[in-house]
Amino acid sequence: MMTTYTKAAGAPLTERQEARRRRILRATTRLAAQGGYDAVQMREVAELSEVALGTLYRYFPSKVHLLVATMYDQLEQLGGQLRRKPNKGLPPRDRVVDTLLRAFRGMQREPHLTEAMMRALQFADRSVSAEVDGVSRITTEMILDAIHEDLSVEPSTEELAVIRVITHTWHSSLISWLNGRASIAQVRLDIETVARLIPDEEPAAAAARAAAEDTRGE
Amino acid sequence: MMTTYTKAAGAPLTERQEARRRRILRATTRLAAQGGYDAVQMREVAELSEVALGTLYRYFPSKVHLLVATMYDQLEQLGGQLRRKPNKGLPPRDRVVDTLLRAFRGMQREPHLTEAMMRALQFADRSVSAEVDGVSRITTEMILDAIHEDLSVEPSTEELAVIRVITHTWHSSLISWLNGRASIAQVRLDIETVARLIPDEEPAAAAARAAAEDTRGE
DNA sequence: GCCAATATTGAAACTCGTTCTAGATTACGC
DNA sequence: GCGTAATCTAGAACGAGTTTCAATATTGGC
Repeated sequence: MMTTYTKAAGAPLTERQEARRRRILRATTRLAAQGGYDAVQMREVAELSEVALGTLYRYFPSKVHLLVATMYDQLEQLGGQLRRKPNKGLPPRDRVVDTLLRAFRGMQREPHLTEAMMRALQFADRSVSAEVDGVSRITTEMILDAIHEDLSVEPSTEELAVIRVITHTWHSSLISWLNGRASIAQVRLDIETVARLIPDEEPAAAAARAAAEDTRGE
Repeated sequence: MMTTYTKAAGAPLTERQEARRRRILRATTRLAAQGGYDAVQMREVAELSEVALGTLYRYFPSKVHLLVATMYDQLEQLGGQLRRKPNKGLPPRDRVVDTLLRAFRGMQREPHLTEAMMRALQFADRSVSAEVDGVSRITTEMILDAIHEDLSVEPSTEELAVIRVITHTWHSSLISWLNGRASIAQVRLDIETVARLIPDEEPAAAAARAAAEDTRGE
């Protein structure tokens, strides 16, 4: 769970292949951080990672796949960092806001990289579903971790819906900020606003209530 | 306000030019409805609308501009339709849900067209800010109309934040549905969930309270 | 170690968004 | 109406994502 776990384990990848894959992701991150989405040019990525263009396409079947995979990779690292600061003591809602704002601050440090990954994520079509779902899953886990101090509780349908809405808001308002259509303050306000959907009871009580609701709902 | 009002009135456009513009938008709509984003190819649009490629680019400086303009155009028509059904009697929250679900049903009828417009909207970068803002404005007005029976009230900052969050959710969950990553039921649930942010008081009372809050906040 | 299957390389080719050019055509002030 | 500036047309050309292919290298099974 904490070590590199390959997304779908389609092929076991030899050591050299794993190294190639990492070189590609590193090159992508570098180019994206410098010039954003447009600067990630497949020929450049291939050259920088010392891999033939055809090989690049064998590993990542499109530019969007490549950037979504990069996002997944970055999120795994970020996730580790965020988990290290448990921000206990706050009510769940504030913990979520705190987590998202901290992530946001991280992204402000690499706006081009963020832009490249977010544009790809939003532009992705069905052919990238699997990869996008991966990103979605890891994001959900991150928010879930922030809500529950106890990590073992099973999230309710209701809770998952709230988390989806939070994620939607998070992505869209990030895009607005990147495009200069929203200020940092506005992003923060939007996050605080959507976080109101999280009940402010004790996590345990909330879980219990949600579970009860789960039984009747559907 | 109800007649065709040109977005920025940059140039007054002669009659033939206005006709060209409409031909282009019509061709775009047609192609998009048939095959979605990928089927909207600039050469095809130019040919279908009987305009030279260079001219197409003079009217719409990129494919994304073109599709966002198409979305604006479609929204204007949709707005007229939605306004005709005032769905009175319901609390504001339900009116909003009702409006969005009705819009959603409209989009289900033309999934390819929806996909083309939404992908472009989400992919748009800063160079399309003005046009995206136009779409954003018309969407906000639509939701605002649904919240207030009285159209003349000035929206509060708080209310605008809620509307932004609703719009974010609306766009993102639509994309998820188009990409096959969310079911229709899930989109509906997400809309109902985010709508909980709308206070269920009388519109007048809500406005008053929001105004008061406005004074102290920010 | 050897063979067959698979992966990698390098380079050309193809597609579609976008730009550019040169020559008509149209709009408009006088 | 006339001349000029702006607009439009047809088509070539360019750029970046993607595909293809023959030649070469690596890997895994025996």
